[in-house]
Parts: sequence; structure tokens; C-alpha cells
Amino acid sequence: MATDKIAALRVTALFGTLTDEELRALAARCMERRLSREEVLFIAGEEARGLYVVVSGAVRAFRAGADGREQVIHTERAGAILADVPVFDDGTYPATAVADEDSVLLFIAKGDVRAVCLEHPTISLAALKMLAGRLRRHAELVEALSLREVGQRLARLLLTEAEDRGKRLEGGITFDLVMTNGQIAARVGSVREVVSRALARLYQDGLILLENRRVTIPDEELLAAYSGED
Amino acid sequence: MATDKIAALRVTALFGTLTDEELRALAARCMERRLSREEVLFIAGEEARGLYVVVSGAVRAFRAGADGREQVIHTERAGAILADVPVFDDGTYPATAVADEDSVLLFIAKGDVRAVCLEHPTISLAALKMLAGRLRRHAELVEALSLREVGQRLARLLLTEAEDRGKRLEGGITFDLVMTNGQIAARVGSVREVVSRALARLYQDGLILLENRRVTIPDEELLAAYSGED
DNA sequence: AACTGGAAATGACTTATGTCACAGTCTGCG
DNA sequence: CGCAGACTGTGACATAAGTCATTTCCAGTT
Repeated sequence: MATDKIAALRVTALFGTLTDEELRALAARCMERRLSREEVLFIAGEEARGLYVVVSGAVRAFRAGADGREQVIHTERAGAILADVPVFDDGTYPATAVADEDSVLLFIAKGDVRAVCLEHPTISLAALKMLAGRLRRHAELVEALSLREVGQRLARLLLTEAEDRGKRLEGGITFDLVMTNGQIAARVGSVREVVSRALARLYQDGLILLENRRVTIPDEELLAAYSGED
Repeated sequence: MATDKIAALRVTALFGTLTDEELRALAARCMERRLSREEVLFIAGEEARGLYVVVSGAVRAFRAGADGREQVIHTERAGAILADVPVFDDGTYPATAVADEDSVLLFIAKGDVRAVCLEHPTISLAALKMLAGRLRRHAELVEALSLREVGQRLARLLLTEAEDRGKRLEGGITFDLVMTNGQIAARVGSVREVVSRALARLYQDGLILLENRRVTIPDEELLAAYSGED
């Protein structure tokens, strides 16, 4: 099981460059945490004592509004880090984290992370790269929420889903929509019904094919153009 | 003038902890750049070769939509850093940067920044803290854009303006609204007219006093509550 | 095959936000 | 002093987005 932890840390972009001894040392200081679907890991505003490495599963970080509506800020899966922000700026968790699926995580205390960063400039750079990447994605999100309409945001989401999950066949790229309309809405910044309609609209306009929850994008270019390119 | 550069770097949260010699060495490798109001520093999508330190003035980073509407992502003033993201993740500029006022900046090449980070773990941590802080603010922005209405976002903006610029007197906190409604709209994610109305609404509801462009917040608590607290 | 719970779809409506056009205001400058 | 230019304020209107209520669909279970 200690080996599990080491393996989990090794696949991380953040700690991947550590030597075996160093990984072992770090692994020894990690705590494992298992979450079942929809279990809460932490809540926005709570005092943070460290960060989490996602070993398996998926966790979403979101903010909730007064009416209970959620806006997902990012979702992390195996190999990614969660709650890096409060570790480096000493604040509270900036978002609430909940498991999207049954998940396994490793907790690493703030102090341990900092120590590793101080001893390994390379790790610091990796951390900087990680945060910079997130910042870049956040900028996209801000732009989308402010400047694009729901249909366009949805189109972009479908395109990224096609990227990871999609299979390329003669008729275009196809994939199963694993998320419910409600989940899509939480990412795209809207509500269930509007997503349902936007999806229907894309279908009517021939930008996507849709049967059951299987989506096919006949012309990627076209959908991208509709989404506002980038 | 070399001393100017050194002084400018010293007040920075990022490089503030360097020794005088190190500052001198870094200053020697900086290029000064002067911008007049509304002059463009760089455009989103351009290849980035380094970052900028704001010596004086103010620069806004924003994204523009198809219709030309702008969404300001952040604004940086003296002592702050601009374009840190592409330096650490090797991409293009994530936003367009334009001077809000006549400004003076220092350019530092990507390689030089990285070198300093590698040699000074402390600087890396400072950089991490900086990015983490920005990330935190972005999360707020995302939440606001997605879950709050314009009036609330405006209220929050007024509260933060009151923080920096405001004077506390018997009748509450007062400050001059230096931004035009258009500028406010670009930050708040809306348009001129809607801001004008939202402002009028806050006035009518007695949440703020307004004469010319002087704003008074009689009851901070009340306005904060209206804005959705936090 | 009927039943059930969780989605999805959809019509009817309300509302916030954005668009357009135009009039009023302020300020600096010739 | 008065005009030009840049803002602000506003009415009238268009429309995207959100809310509510109801129906339909579907997968899994008994």
C-alpha cells in the first residue's frame, strides 16, 4: 500500500520528477482518503491544512450560489492536484470539493508541500506551471461566462468532451454524454432546462447528431466556429 | 536610472527578497517600456517572451468578445506583475493588456525569470503565492459572473473601491468614482447602460448616496448583504 | 410485463440583460 | 463664451435566460 502511494505520486506532474527515495519519504507522510460519489471533501471557506492528490476517480471544485445553484470551476482526475491554492497563499479553500465518482485521494500537509518546494526548485517550477495552466483555463471560463451565450459554451464543452472521450469514425466524432443535463449546466453556468433546449437547438441546426445520450459531431470545424472559435 | 529599476524591483512582492547584488544583476537585464493611456502592451494569443513589472501607472488585462465588448480579468498597478502565466507555462498571452493610465513597466525575459526562480526557492514560493492569489480572485470572478446579478456585482465593486480609495466620515464611507460606467461595465461583465441603471437602483434603494460621481456608502453592512456577502 | 425513480423534454411565462436612439450634462480649450 | 467630445441618463424595445408545472422517457427491479 505504501507502494501504491508512491506510484500515485509518481504519475503526478507535480512530484513526478522526485527520486524514489524522495517519493518514499513523501509517501510516508501522506494520508489516504476515500470518497464515495457525492461525498464532500471540503467546503469553500474552511481553513486548509494541505492539498490532495487525486489517485483515482474524479472530484469537482465548485462554488454555490444563494439559490443552491452550482458553478463548477474545475474538475480533477487521477494524477491531478486539488487545493493547491490555499497551500501556497495560506488562506481558506477557495471552492467546495465533492467527489463526482468514488475516488481515492492522498492528503499532503501544507508544510510538507512547502518543504519539498524549497528543496527542489524543479518542483517549484512544476507547481508554477500547474497554477499557470489553471489560471489560463480560468481566464477562458471568465471570458465564456461573460462574453458568450449558453449555446456557445455548450458547444465548446461538447468539443472538449469529444477530445478526451470521442471516437473518430466516418460520420464524425462520437461519444457518450456521461453527464446529466444538470451537471452540464453546472459547468456551463446555466440550468438544466436551458441546457436541454440548447442541446436540442444544436441538433436542429445540424451541428450535432443526438440519439439517446450519444453525441456525434459531423463537422468539428463548424461546431468550433459556432462556439466562437477561441 | 539603473537605480530606478532596482528600486522598482525591490518594491515587488516577487523580487523583494533578493539581495542588492542580485537586484542589480536582474535590473541590468530588464528593459524599460513606457506606455501612454490606452496603448496596447500585448494581445491575447501572441507568443510571450517574458513578463512585465509595473513600475507606475496601471494596466488592465482583459479578453474581448466578438462584438468588441471587453471583460477585464485583472488590473495591475505599481509593484505588481503582468504576464506571469505564459512565463511559467510556456504559452501565449492569455489576455490582452492595455494601459489604463500612462505607465512605466520593466520587461524581464522568460529565461531570466526562470533562472532566478531556480536559484532562489524563496522567490519561487513568492511566485506561487502570487499565482495562488490571482487564482483565488479568479474564482470569485467566476462565481460572480455565473451566480450573481449585475447589481450585486456592482455593489461588490463599490465596496472594494471604498476599501482602497474611500474616506470614512460620519455619514459613511465616501469616494470618487474614477471609472466611467463603461469601465465599470467591463469589470462587472455588463454594458454601460445597465451599469447606469444598476447604480440608479442602488441609489433609489438607499444603499448608496450619489452626487456627481461621488459615492457614499451609508451602511457598509447593508450593501455587503445586498451584494451577496461572500 | 408492470412499476418506479431519476432524467429529459417541453410549453407557458417572468425577468434580467442587452440594444438602439436620443437628449441632457459636464469640462476643457480655442 | 461657446463649442466639441466624452459621458451619463433614459425610454422603448428585443431577446436570452431562468422558473414552473407537466408530460414523456428510460433503465433497472421486482
